[in-house]
Amino acid sequence: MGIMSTIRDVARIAEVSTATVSRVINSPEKVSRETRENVYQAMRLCHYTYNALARGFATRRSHSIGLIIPTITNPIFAESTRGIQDVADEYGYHVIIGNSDYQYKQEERLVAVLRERQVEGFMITTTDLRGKVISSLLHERFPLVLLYSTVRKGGISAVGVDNFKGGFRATEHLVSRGHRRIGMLAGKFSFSDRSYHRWYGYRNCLKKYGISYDPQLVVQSDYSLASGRNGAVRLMNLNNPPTAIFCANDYIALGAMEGARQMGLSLPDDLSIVGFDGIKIGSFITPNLTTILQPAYEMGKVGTQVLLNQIQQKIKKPVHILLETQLIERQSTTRPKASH
Amino acid sequence: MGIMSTIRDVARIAEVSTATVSRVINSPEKVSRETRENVYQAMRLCHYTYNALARGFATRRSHSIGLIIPTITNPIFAESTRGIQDVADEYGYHVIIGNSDYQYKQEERLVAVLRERQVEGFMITTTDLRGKVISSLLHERFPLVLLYSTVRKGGISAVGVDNFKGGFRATEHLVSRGHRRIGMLAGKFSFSDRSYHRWYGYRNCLKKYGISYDPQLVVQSDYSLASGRNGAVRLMNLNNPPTAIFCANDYIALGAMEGARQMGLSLPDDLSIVGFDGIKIGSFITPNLTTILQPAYEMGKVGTQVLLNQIQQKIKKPVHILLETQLIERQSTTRPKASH
DNA sequence: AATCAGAATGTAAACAGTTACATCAAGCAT
DNA sequence: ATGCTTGATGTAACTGTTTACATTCTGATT
Repeated sequence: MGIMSTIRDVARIAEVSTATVSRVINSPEKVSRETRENVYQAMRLCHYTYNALARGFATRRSHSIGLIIPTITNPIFAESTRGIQDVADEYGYHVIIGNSDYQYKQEERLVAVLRERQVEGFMITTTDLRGKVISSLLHERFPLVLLYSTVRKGGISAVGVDNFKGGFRATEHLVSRGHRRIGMLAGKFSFSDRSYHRWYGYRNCLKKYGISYDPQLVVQSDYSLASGRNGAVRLMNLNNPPTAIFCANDYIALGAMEGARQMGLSLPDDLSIVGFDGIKIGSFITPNLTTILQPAYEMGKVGTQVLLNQIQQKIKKPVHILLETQLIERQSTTRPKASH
Repeated sequence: MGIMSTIRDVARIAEVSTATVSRVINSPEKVSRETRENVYQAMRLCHYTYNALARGFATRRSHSIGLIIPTITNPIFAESTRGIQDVADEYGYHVIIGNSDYQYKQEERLVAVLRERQVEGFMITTTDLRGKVISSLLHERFPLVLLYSTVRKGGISAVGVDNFKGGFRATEHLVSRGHRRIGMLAGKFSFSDRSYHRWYGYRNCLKKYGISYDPQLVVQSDYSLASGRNGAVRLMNLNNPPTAIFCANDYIALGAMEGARQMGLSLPDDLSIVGFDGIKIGSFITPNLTTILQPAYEMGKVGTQVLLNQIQQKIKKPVHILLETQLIERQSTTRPKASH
């Protein structure tokens, strides 16, 4: 390491001004061929490396964006994060990740430290839409896009999937297989609008097909393998258990499968299961998981494009994008036993 | 957004010098109680936010570290990344992630751009140990720790697990269950020392128990679900197929399970499978995956502590840390059919 | 009364780039 | 010859902090 050489060293060696060196770096076409070559040569000579931090300081643009997610260890967020990183990278931006662990206090803290670090915008999968974090960023007109969200209120940009439609189609798929008694392992409504919309789609589908809604069949829990297992056990121990379960995400679904199996049920004959997310592993377990695919990587990409446009003020109006989900029919869903 | 207020604004309002404001921020005990209060008040008045970028520029410390991994979408890397982020966060550092996709060219490019961004050190899970990237960082004495690695040569710090021992124990477990014909789905040796060591443990274990090594039973492929599936199919189609397979990571193992099942084999009776990594999902599939647990989160934490110490020059000598793996016996391994 | 230590605060340069503006020479039209 | 345009380059101020050093003040010690 030791002392780094600067633009001034280069300038001295090439016998030009620092402005010229800067021009060679940022807009080489503005410099005559001869000087340009000299400058390049000088750079090599003193092992010059560009200091992007100093550039950021001088131009007051950090070329970084802040990303707040529940946790990078959930594959669905890892997937969208990858999309974000890929687009950011392409535009010369980098991403600083903060893990909130679904805790609003953390979210608040992370936004504060990332702002000190001068991120130019935020990409947030929020834990609490009504919290001050979002509204105050909004109020300052700080570039912001919500991911995995579908809010349309008050000038927030958001990109997400149509959770209502997804929940509806998952349920409809089960109905079309002949199920009438359909349970749901839902996420906690308090977390976000996602959980609620998926449930609402489920409920509406039941109504459409004249199936009465039984609150006993709905369990709210968090998005984890363990609570999927517990939830399934609870539902299948009812006097009149469901023949199929729609799970609010794939982790819950995998947990539910395991729970059902531990009770000695055979899948999918004794119980059909649909998930939500479309994580890769779903197609590698037995029976393969039928699920609603969320284009997570795509969502990350699109969201970042929106944010970057907003940062460059190419767009001023908030943007709402709903990506299409897709029903992936695999082996975890079949006709209910009775109607076999 | 608009114009941000600076330390000078605060100084003007509080009628002190900028040095004093700086002191209030960085070492409040050096400032009299009265002035301190005034300064805090002034900060509130003009909605001052600290500019960490400017601090980084002035002190020539970016308070950031670079992390290069194959891809954040692999849960094992997500897990260690989380460990890294948690420790970094604790020490006021942030992490910039680069995904190499197991491509050396990418790795090279990423190191270059992160250096421009003035990261203070690197955490790398490298694709090619012999590449110039590592050696030139080393040569410059640039802070660097290798993750998931166990090299001991030439002054590199590394933290990893004992892949040899892990491979040995996985194999020994199968032998102890009565298996004599044991296949291996190994990673590509060219990628890193990990793949090689796991295989070497496998081979040594066979030797110890007087089982001859059959190269037909070893397939090298990449660390993916799909190649696990293909590999298993290939092995089980041999004239004299194995009764057990040791897989170089859990993804390969899951893929192998799926492949075996597609061939109509029943698990674990027709085929025992051991994985390597200990990803969470392994305990939620049927049969539960027997595996060698790598403490990925822990590895991230420890590695970051080493790196941060190195950055602060608390340690000068390279450090080599080997964390213990752990055999998790679950249901995917049993006695071979013949000896039932 | 003179000296000194120590605490509190101020002064101003430094960090490594960018950029508005100025300068200069060459080429060209008048 | 004069003025005008254009392209290439230089000058120097600016970005928001930190920090070595200087200054001022207070109170204790001689």
